[in-house]
Amino acid sequence: MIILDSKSKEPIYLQLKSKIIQLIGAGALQKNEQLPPVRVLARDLGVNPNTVQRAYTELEAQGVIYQIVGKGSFISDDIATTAALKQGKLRELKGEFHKAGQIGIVRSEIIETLDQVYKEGGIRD
Amino acid sequence: MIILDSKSKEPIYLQLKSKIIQLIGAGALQKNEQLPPVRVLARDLGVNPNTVQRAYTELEAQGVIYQIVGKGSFISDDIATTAALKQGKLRELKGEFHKAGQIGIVRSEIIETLDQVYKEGGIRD
Amino acid sequence: MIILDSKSKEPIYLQLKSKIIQLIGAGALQKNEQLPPVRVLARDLGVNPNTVQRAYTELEAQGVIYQIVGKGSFISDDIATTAALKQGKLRELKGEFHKAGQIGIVRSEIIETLDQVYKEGGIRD
Amino acid sequence: MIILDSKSKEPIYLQLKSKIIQLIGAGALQKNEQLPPVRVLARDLGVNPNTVQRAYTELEAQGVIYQIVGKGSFISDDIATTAALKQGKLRELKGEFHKAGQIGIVRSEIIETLDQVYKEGGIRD
DNA sequence: GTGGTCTAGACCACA
DNA sequence: GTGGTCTAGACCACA
Repeated sequence: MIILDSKSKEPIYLQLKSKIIQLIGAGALQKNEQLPPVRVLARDLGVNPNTVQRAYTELEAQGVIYQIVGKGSFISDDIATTAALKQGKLRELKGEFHKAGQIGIVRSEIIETLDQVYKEGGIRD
Repeated sequence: MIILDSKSKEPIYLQLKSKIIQLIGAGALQKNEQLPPVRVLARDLGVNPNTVQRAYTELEAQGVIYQIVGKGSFISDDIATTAALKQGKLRELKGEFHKAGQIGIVRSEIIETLDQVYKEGGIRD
Repeated sequence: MIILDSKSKEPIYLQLKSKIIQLIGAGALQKNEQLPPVRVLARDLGVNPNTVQRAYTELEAQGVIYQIVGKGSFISDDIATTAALKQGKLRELKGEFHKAGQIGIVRSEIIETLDQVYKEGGIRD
Repeated sequence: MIILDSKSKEPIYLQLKSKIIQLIGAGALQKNEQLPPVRVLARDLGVNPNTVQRAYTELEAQGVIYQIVGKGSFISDDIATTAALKQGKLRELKGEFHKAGQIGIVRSEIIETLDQVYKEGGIRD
């Protein structure tokens, strides 16, 4: 279900974090659902357990999942978390738009790019 | 005119590259205008000359500036470069939009953020 | 396997880049094969790690190799890269031929020199 | 008659040397013909007199021209010089062919490139 | 004075 | 252990 790009410049642990967040966003991972144990997921993905552990730890720090010693890791049921993630992403986009404006990209060009992803990609409005 | 954030996770030489590109985009640096010499800018910014040199060298490789030994560094007058920079930025935004969609951000939220920057910021349409 | 000429006017990092490209062309380095780590190669060649790093970084920018932090540097398996390298070399040769023509070297002299390398050197036609 | 590219990576003094050699090869400068004085040529070309002087000095060292104090600089009438220049260029080409072969360029590709310059460019065979 | 290369070393993030 | 960035300096070619 999760495919990582070992040749990517994006660190493995960040890729893994993104994938899990995406799976939650897509509804593939439900609230309070249990995640695979660190060692199992590490074996399945062919990466070092430390790398998976790091992703889980950071996701917990962000409130996306919670870990219970001896029981496992679970998707958080905290609604505020999702909102916080979205806010963070929007803040990031804001910075990008600012830079785009400074190098002469106009609003319509950005809208066009946006629609290439959202309309043609079939993402809900 | 240029302020770098030494605490940022973004490398100094990349910050510097972005700033120079922005200054060009904003019209603060004109075509064929001479840039500060490597050593001068390094001293002014409080960084090592090698770091400035790296930024300049990469900008030259991208066609943004050109360097002449014994004479100095100058803003490129190549029109194709500007277009390439904009294309690159739009490609980057496309990836960001994709991720945004995956974590549940809807189109209207992005438009809203965009307008906060472009309309309220007074950037030309 | 790699010998650098520290007395040459050609910068060390460029010599190193050429050598690696040649080793790939000669089949001594296979696709996805791991290159020596920066520090190891630097020590073996008796040069500074920064110099090797520069060669590797530029080769990566050209698509000849790819680097993964924490894992190592590897020969690229991108086919387009080989074609690009050959195109670049042919363009360089074109410039050389132009200069040769201007100082009075005739076509047959160049062919003769070419055959000294290709026929007597046993390079495939 | 001589146009230099101030933005080129090739040093001005080397460009100037090449141009003079080319003019000789093309017959535009005859044996024993007087060259413009250093300061005159420097002014005409918009470069520093030191730069022209350096070109003249190196050309004299190569036997291409000779300088007589108080009288001026003249094209050499030494036949051996022309031959030496051609030999040097051919030796350089030999090295290039070797590298070309190592990265997989075949003989016919080089011939094709050669003919693009010599046949289509109308250079004498 | 200008850019170009290089050494010797340090500290960091990542796997 | 691996690559990535950076400092502090040096020496060079060129204009």
